[in-house]
Amino acid sequence: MKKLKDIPFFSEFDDNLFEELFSASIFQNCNKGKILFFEGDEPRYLYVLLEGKVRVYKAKNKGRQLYIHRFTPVSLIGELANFENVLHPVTAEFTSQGRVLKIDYKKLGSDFFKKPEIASKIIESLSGKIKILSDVIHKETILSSDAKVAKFIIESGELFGKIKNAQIASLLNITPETLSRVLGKFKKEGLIEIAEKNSIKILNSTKLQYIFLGH
Amino acid sequence: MKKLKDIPFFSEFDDNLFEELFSASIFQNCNKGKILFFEGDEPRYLYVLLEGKVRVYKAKNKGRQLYIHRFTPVSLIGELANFENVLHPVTAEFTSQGRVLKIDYKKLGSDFFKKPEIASKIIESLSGKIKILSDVIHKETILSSDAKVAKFIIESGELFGKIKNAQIASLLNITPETLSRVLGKFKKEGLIEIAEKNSIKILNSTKLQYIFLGH
DNA sequence: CGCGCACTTGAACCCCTTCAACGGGCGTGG
DNA sequence: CCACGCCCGTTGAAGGGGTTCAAGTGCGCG
Repeated sequence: MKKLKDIPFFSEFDDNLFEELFSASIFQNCNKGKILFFEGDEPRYLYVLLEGKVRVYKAKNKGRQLYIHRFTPVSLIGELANFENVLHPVTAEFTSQGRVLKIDYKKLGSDFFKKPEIASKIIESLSGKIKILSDVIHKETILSSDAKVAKFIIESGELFGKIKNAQIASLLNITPETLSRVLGKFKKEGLIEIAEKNSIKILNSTKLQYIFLGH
Repeated sequence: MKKLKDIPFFSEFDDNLFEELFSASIFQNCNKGKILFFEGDEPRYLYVLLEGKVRVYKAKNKGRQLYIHRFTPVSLIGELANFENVLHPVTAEFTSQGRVLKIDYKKLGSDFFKKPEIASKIIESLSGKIKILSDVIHKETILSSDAKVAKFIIESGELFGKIKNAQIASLLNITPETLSRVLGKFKKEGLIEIAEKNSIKILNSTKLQYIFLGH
C-alpha cells in the first residue's frame, strides 16, 4: 500500500479511497505468457498494470492474431467489459514478467467510480483506448501494406534490427513475406537502405511520408 | 432550457450545472447533409445530438467511405477529440433533419467534467464508443463478407426490402455486387429465400448463425 | 408499352496471403 | 579453422477474397 501511493497514477487518491480500493484488490505477479483474460471471457476484474508489458489482440483465422496494442505501466486494462457489461472483446497477455493490481470491482461501492479522482482516471483511460482503436481501424481498413510499412519506418524505424522482421510484421498485421517485399521495393526505389545488422536508414522521408498519407 | 431538462439525458443535472452548460452552448438546427465535423478537423465543440440521425464514417480510397456508426438521440458526439486533444478521426454527417446542442467546451470550467453527473455521462458515452469501435474492428478485420451478411440477416434482416440493397451493402462496407453474390449463394444453399418486395425470409437460421460465428 | 432503376452476372484485376524452395550469416562442434 | 545446421529473411508461383467495370435482366411505374 505504501508502494502504491508512490505510483503517479494513484498519488492523488486520498486515504479513504485507498482503503476502499485496496480492500477489493489483490496484487498478482505474472510471468511472461500469463493471460489476464481471453477474448469472450466474462469480465470479473479490473486490472491496473503496474509492471511489465501486456499485449492485447484478437483471434483471427488459422490461429493468426490481430495485434491491437501493447500496454505499459501504469494502465487500466479490461475496464470496458465492466462498464458495458459485455464479454471481453480481446485477449490480454503478458509478454514479460510483470505485476498487476487485480480489482474485484463488484466489491466496490456503486458510486466508487463517480468520485472525481477515479472518474477522471477512467475517462482518461477510456479516451486513450478510443484513440488506440481508431488507429487500429485506420491502419487495418484504410492503409495498404505499403502505407503501413512507410508509417512504421517513420515512426518506429529504429526498431529494425533490434527485433526480428517477423515480429515487426506481426505488429503491422501483415506477413513477413509482405514486409520483405515492401522493404525490397522501397529499397529499389531509393527510399531507404539497409544498414548493418538489418537496421534501416531513411533516404527519402518526404516520399515515405507521402506513401503513408496519400498513396 | 426548459425543454432540455425534459430530456432524460440531462434530467439529473442540477440548476447550477445547467447554468454553466447552457452558457457555453448554443442550439443548432441541422439539415440533412450537414457536416458537424470532418475527419482531420481540429476539435472545437462537443455535440449533444438531440434530434435526427448522424452518420459517422472515415474516408477510404476512391471516394469510398468506411461506415462506422449511426447515432440517434441522445448521444454525445465528438468528445474523444476533446479529451485526447487529437484531430477528429471521423466525419460526422446528418442523414436527416435534426438538432444538436453545440458546446464550446473551452468555456467550461476545467473541473466541469469532473462533476459526478457529468463524468458519469462521459464515461457511459466513451464506453459505448469503445464497444462500437471494437465491433467495427471485428467486422472489418475478422469477418468475411459471408459472415457479415449472415450476421446482418440475423440481426437486422427486416431491413431488406425497406432500404435498397446498395445501402445495406454500404452499412456492411462491401460492394452491392458482393452483397448480391452472397445473397445468391445463401439462396442457392437454402438458407434464405427472397419474398415479395425484396424482403428476406430465413429458412435455416442455425446455419446462418454458424456462418457468422465460426466459418 | 417502354423507360429507368435496381439488382445480377461475368470477367479481369488487385492486393495480400500461402506454400515452398532458396540463400546467406552466424554459432557451434568437430 | 572449416563445415554443418539452423534460423531468418528472400523470392517465386499459385490461390483466395473482394472490388471494379461492363453488360445483362427484371420489374414497377408512368
